[in-house]
Amino acid sequence: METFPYRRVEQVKAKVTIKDVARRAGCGIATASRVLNNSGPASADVRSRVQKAAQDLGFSFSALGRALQSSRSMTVGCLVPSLANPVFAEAVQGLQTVLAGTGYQLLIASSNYDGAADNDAIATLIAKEVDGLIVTMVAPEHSAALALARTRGIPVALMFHDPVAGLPSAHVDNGAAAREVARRFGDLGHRRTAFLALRFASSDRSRNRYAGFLAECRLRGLPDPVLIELTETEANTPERLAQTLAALPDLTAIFASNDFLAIAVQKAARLLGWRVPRDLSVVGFDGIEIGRLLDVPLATIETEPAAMGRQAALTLLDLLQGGAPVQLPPLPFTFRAGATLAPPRADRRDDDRVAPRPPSVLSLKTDLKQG
Amino acid sequence: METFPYRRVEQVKAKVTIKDVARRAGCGIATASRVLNNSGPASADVRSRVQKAAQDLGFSFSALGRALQSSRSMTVGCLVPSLANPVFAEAVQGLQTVLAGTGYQLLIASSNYDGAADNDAIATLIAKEVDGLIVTMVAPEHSAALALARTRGIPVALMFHDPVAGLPSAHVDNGAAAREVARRFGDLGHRRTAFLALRFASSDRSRNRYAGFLAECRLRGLPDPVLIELTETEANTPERLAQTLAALPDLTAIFASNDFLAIAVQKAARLLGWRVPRDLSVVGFDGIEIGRLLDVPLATIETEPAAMGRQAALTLLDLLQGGAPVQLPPLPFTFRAGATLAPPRADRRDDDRVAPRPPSVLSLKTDLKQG
DNA sequence: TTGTATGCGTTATCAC
DNA sequence: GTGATAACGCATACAA
Repeated sequence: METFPYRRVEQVKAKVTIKDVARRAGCGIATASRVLNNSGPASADVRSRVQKAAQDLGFSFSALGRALQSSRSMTVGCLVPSLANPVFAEAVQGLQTVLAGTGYQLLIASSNYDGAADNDAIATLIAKEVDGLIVTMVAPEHSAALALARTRGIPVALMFHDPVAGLPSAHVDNGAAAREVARRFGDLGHRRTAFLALRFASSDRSRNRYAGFLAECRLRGLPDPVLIELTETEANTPERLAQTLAALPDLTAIFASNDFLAIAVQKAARLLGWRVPRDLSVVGFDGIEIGRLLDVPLATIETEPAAMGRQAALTLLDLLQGGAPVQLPPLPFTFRAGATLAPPRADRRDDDRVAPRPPSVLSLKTDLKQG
Repeated sequence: METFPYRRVEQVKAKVTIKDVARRAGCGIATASRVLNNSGPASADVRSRVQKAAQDLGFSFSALGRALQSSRSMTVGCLVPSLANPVFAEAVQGLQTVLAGTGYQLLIASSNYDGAADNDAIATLIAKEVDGLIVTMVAPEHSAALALARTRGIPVALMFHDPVAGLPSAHVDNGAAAREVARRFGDLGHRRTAFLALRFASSDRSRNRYAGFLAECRLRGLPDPVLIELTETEANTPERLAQTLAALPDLTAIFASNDFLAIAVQKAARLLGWRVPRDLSVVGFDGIEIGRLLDVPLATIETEPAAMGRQAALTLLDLLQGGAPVQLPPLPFTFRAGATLAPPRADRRDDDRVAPRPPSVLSLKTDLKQG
């Protein structure tokens, strides 16, 4: 632990305000302001004096003072569950790209998928006087903080959520995408399927996907898909996930609520000695780039989180300019074919009688704690 | 494109300030302030009146007014190259977790790896009167904006950079990590190696890795590793990458400057009909989680970006409390073994005479444009 | 214990 | 053309 040699940096002047500029230029504050903002008349003479003074002093406006007087902070608040999830991170990056040119800055908060935390976060953002809000949260339809934003007249755009409570949302049609997966499964002859979810309770996206998946399965007269809710630990521990899968030996296809889960499923399947897609088909959701690069490229629903961010930003920008709230159509998704999806093995295709799988490798191990 | 039914939300009052509270409570502003902040005496009577008034009005402080008067914005500016890179996204998430409890909010900017953009971004953050700065940028040692921050007395912590110009940095020792990779290669008998870099010019991390890799190779009397600088396109197009690799047929091991590149190399190798690690060993950098889940788990240098963020946040917090700048030791990295690393094939191990590889699959195709 | 007045950095209004 | 001055929302020194 090394301490830097203590040397005070010469601070020309901690803060140089427009007042300093005016004094140095020998003019009034108002004049300086007019010159620096090109917002009013000024003689060529004083104009150049002010500019020189500003230059010399290294003046730059305080966004704070400006915000206070204009009651526009030029700041947009953004709440996402977590930036550790690349889907949200990319969306935020999408926001940035749009907002970059506009003078708006992003004030970011994350809730870690916690419904209480995200209300607090929004309240804090509002206190910071953000001009607008872009939000992905646990329960936008019941959020007191979001209601407060509305009361305060702060424009709000959602991301990822299906539109709710009159709030425009940049999203994909999760239900439709899930139905598409169900159709693919059905067309290939899969009957025993499951939906694998993480944080089902706190993600309406996940719930909407399941709903769509379930609806289409029923429409086709297939058995209801099993809903598997994973804990964080299970999702991150292939051995645990393998145990969970082993308990459901008659599944022939799994729809994972995101690509990471889908890849984890493949790992777990390997641990069990199952082969993908021969013994188990897997389809993911999101379409992360890495899925294409895998040995067995992942079949998935491809979405574009960055586009979601861009659309949300554009929507909010329009709101900020006084536009009426407009719900754009959902962003497109596409089914990305991949080698993880194939028809079930012939001996397992029959309706209700399924041939037993060979005993799983895992079940022979004893060193794995049950739990 | 559907427009919501136009309904004006009843805006109780766009802004409710402490003045409103005071009026409603029938007391002076100062008293209201004292009550609401617990910052001074107040009779039980007026105290309860103020609290009720605040409640009724739905009052909350304006962080803006506060910031202006206290000249502390309780905001930390953060600049990273891009949130689309999960390494930076996780680091920012790490910042969040630490900052969450402290009352500081994160104002985020990203530069898209552009040296001019990141100076602008810092200037903007400074204009927003951030209390501190956490930065990963192209050239911190030459940044005018960073110098301005110093002039203004704004504390700065770096992330990912090796410490520079007296600025503390949360980082790993990139050079040491790279030397470790060189040692592993050397120990296994690899002689013909390459370093694969993306955005070499704008990433000192990448350059430091190469420097360490090169140094250790020389120390061991091995030939200098080939430096392969990829364009964005090459990195994202396995076919293009394959072409690049095909031009270097005597390589037996590649050190990729991040895990995504490493995985892309594997894909490219497959396209060429090469097998990893039999025909080519690959080691990555960063240690992204997904690397473990692959069919052929990726050998890599494991780092913890979130820890980087947490350390940077703690360092800055200390600075904000008036502490002297302290450079903590670099964060640890570990070499993660993986099936992508093995000794070179016996017939290719000989010093300078390398057996030719079988003709690459790719070179037989004609539909790939050269470039 | 309480309230008035001042200033934080800006911009806008209004006299000059 | 120019320059005081009054907000903006808040905290605080100071007077009461």
